[in-house]
Order: sequence, then structure tokens, then C-alpha cells
Amino acid sequence: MSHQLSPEEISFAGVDFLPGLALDFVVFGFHQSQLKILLLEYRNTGLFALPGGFIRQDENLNDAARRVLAERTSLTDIFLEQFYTFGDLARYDAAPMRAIMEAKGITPTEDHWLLRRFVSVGYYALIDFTKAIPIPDSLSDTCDWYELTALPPLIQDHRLIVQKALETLRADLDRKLIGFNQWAAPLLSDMFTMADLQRLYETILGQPLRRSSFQRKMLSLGILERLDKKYSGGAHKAPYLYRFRADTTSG
Amino acid sequence: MSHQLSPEEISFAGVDFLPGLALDFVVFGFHQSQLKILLLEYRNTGLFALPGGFIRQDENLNDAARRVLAERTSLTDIFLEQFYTFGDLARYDAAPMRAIMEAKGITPTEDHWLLRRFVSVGYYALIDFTKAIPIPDSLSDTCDWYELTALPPLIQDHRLIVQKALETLRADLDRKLIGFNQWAAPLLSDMFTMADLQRLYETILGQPLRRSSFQRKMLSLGILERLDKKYSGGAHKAPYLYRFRADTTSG
DNA sequence: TTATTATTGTCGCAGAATGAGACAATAACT
DNA sequence: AGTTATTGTCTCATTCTGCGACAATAATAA
Repeated sequence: MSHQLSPEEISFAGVDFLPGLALDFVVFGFHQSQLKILLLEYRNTGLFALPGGFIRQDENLNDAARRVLAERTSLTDIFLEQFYTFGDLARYDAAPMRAIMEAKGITPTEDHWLLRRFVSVGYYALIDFTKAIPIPDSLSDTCDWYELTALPPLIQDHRLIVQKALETLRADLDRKLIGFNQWAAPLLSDMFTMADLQRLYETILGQPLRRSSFQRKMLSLGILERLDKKYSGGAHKAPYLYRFRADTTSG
Repeated sequence: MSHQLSPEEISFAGVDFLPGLALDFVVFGFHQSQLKILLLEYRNTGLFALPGGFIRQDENLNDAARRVLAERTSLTDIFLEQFYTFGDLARYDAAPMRAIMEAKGITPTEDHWLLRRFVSVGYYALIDFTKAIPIPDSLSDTCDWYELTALPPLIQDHRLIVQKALETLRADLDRKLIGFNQWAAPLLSDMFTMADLQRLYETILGQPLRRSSFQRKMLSLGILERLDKKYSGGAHKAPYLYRFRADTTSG
């Protein structure tokens, strides 16, 4: 867990927060045929972690997730989905968090609330890589994008959380294909070519897809709207641009 | 939330438990072409609730789920899967729980831990209807099976939890068809006819399936082992009995 | 102007999967 | 022996998918 907290809030304990419960986010972005996620790097420790936060006493769980993620990415109206809750004892090891706090100049008491056991609700989000403005929290000095295929070592069980998020994303890609416009749209810009869309699918699924079958499938779903051609300057036929259809009353 | 607690534990507060966090179970059983779930009825209140429990301080979340469910059904080796975590404020309304406790003869203080806000991790389980022995907890007088299509009014957001569990079960039925032996097996007896299996599928999915297509599909998956015929005494051809194959190293 | 090149949109065909029905086989009963 | 209800399997049409082919076409090179 990491947190969007001021030093005061960290020292004076999370009385406003639900105790023992945290949120962790796997924020997916897509750029140059690579899936990336947001990670925090803690100051002077070389430790990386998923962005996270806590739930206020008077706040719905999912609202808290939306709030924290907005604080982190400066984006609202984010595609956000809860996927699993992690509650192993093994995930709770006070040592790294203590190191982080001490590196920050805080000497926590033995039973400081941040050092106790946390159960964490995992969310994954899909956001527009170009629009998000990562914001580090008060314990970390950077909040940046990292390629999913080359992640640095993560604290606690965050590797597992990423793994599970990816599995869920893949399963949802199949299951929720209809209504996808509401869905993977944030991972692409407003208009895109069929090749762009295919690259996104291939990257998420981690396997190549047949070009002709993919195109046939996507067109048959009726969720795409064909726009003008895109003259990219390459020495070849210009592809059409597409957009997800707005009217999605039915598939 | 309900609980497998002695009156002492209820009065003397859950210091051994993680605060503010509960477990709720949607326990599916199958009997006579009907999906059923376990519900508790609270003494003298007419209130029904999902079985639930709490997590010990020194216990993994999923282990707690297994323990509580075993306490409730007297079954171990249960198919159990976490599906969602419910954390709306609206789900927390102290009045019904206070009524339950008072009906039980306990007069809780205003800030009794059982009356505070809870976030609840939802699990669903598939168990053999004939093998489970429902056990009421100390606050309720009955723990029994109720047909999914005719549930009594449930407290808090338990209706929503059931709904979400069913959705997850349906989605998983498609997704996890391979390896199904480890899976829906508990809902059927050890040996079953193809018609039995089809009825199970139809009941879970809530829609009829074509008999020939279903049989072809199931046989083609190679997960069934054909046994002797079953002479049921009916005036018709005797169906084969099947069993899920034990060797499931690969699909 | 005319080739060349890379990429795109679409078509065709084979094979697999699925929907829908038909039919013989067969326990038990009349 | 005839009837009845149910089962296992087959067939045929339809749809879906894998896989390749091919013409169309922007930009570049000759």
C-alpha cells in the first residue's frame, strides 16, 4: 500500500480511515504497442509499489477508489473495476514500510497504523496514457509508467496483484467484448486504425492474432464507426480511421 | 454479516478479529433441479441473512473463509471462490443488527463493534446438497436451504451479494469449463446421468439448452468417464452414468 | 510517368463448431 | 407383442474461424 497523504496524516494516524483496509491500483496505459502500469518509487529506497490509498469512514468503497485514483492520475470518469481482495498475512511485512518512512524522516512507533496488517482491495483501471498526469504521493518521489514486461521488483505481494489484474483484464476482454466502447476506449486515442486496435488486443492477450479474422470480427460486432482515411505518409494504402460508436443501447 | 460466535465473543468484542471486515457466503447447493443457497433466520425477527464470519488477526483471508464455511457446513475441501468485496455505506444499518441482538437478549452499547460499519468480502461456494449439515450460529435459530428463485427478504445488501455471486458463477461456468471436474462436481452426486448434468447447467444459466448439442459438447471435452447404465425403473431406455475423470493433468 | 514497396480491405475456401431436427435403440409397462 | 418415454447418435444446414490470396492504393524511387 502507498498513499496520497500529507506527513501530518501519516504521523497522526488514520482515524478518518477504515483501519486495516487499503486499496491498490493496477493502472493500465497503452503506448507504442506496450502495456504499461503506474508505479511509485519510494525515496532513497529503490522500492517500487503500486499506487494505493485508504477508505474514509464516511465513503463508499468504490467511491474511495475513484477518489484516490483521481488524486493519482488527475483523471475523472475513469474505467475502474474491482477485481480481487488480497488478505494473506505474508503480504504484511513491516520492514519495508518502516524503511520507507525512515527514509522520509519519520520514525514510526512499533505499532504505527501503517505498519500493521492490511487487507487490500485490488482495482484495475484503463486510462489514456497521454492524458494521465502521474502524481507522486508524499512518501514517494516518482510516479511513472513502467512496461508490464519489464517491471522493477515490487514490494510485498504487488507482483501477484499485477498478475491477477492482468488475468482479469484478459478474461474481461473476451467476456465484455460487447459494450467495449465504454471499455478499452481509454487505452486508445479517440480515433484509431484497425491495426492500432489489433495491436492493443495482441498486447493485452499476449499473443498474435490473424489480421483478416480480427478485422472481420471487429466489423461484424457493429461497435465501430468508420471515418475518413488516415494518410500517414507511408508508402502504402491509407487505412481507415475508426471510432467506437456512441449509441450502445444494444449490441 | 452473521457469525459463528459464542455470546461471550459477541459481548466482549472482536479483539481477535480484524475490525470492520467481514465475510459473507453464498453457498450454492443443487437439488431437484433447483439451485439453493444457505440462509440464516434470526431468532424472533423474521430477518434472513447470508452466513458470514470474521477474520482472525493471525489468519489469511482465504483461510478464514475456509474455516468459517467449514464451521457452517461441516464440510472441508469445499470449492470456494472469492468474487467481490462490498463496501457501500448504505449496507451498514445498525438497526436490524441491534434488533437481532436484542431479540437474543443482548443490549449492545451504542458503539458496539457489531453495529459499526463493515466491509464484507463475498465468497461463493459449491457444495453437495446431501452432504452439508447446516449449523445455525449463536444469533440465529435456523440455517437452511432456500430456493434461489424464492428467497425471503434479506437484510442489508445481501440480495445484491447473491445477485453478484450468481453472475460470477454463470461467467465462471463458461470460462472454466475445462477443469470443471474440480468444480461443479460438488453440486452433483458422484455419478450422474447426462440429463442430470444438463439440468444443472440449465438451472445455473437460467435457460434451456439443446439436448444433442449439450451431449456432444460434454463428450467432446473429454472430462467425463462413462460408467454402467442406470436402470431407473422408468419405461424407457436406461441412460449411462458418468463421472468426472480423475486425471486432469491437462484439458 | 512509370515501376516499386508496404500495407490495407476484402474475398474465398476448408475445417470446426453449433443449431435443429430425425431416428433407431431400449427399459419398463400394458 | 405393442406402447411409451427417454436416450445415444447421426445428419444437414448454418455459422464461425484459420489461413491464405489478391487487388487497391499511398508514398517513394527510377
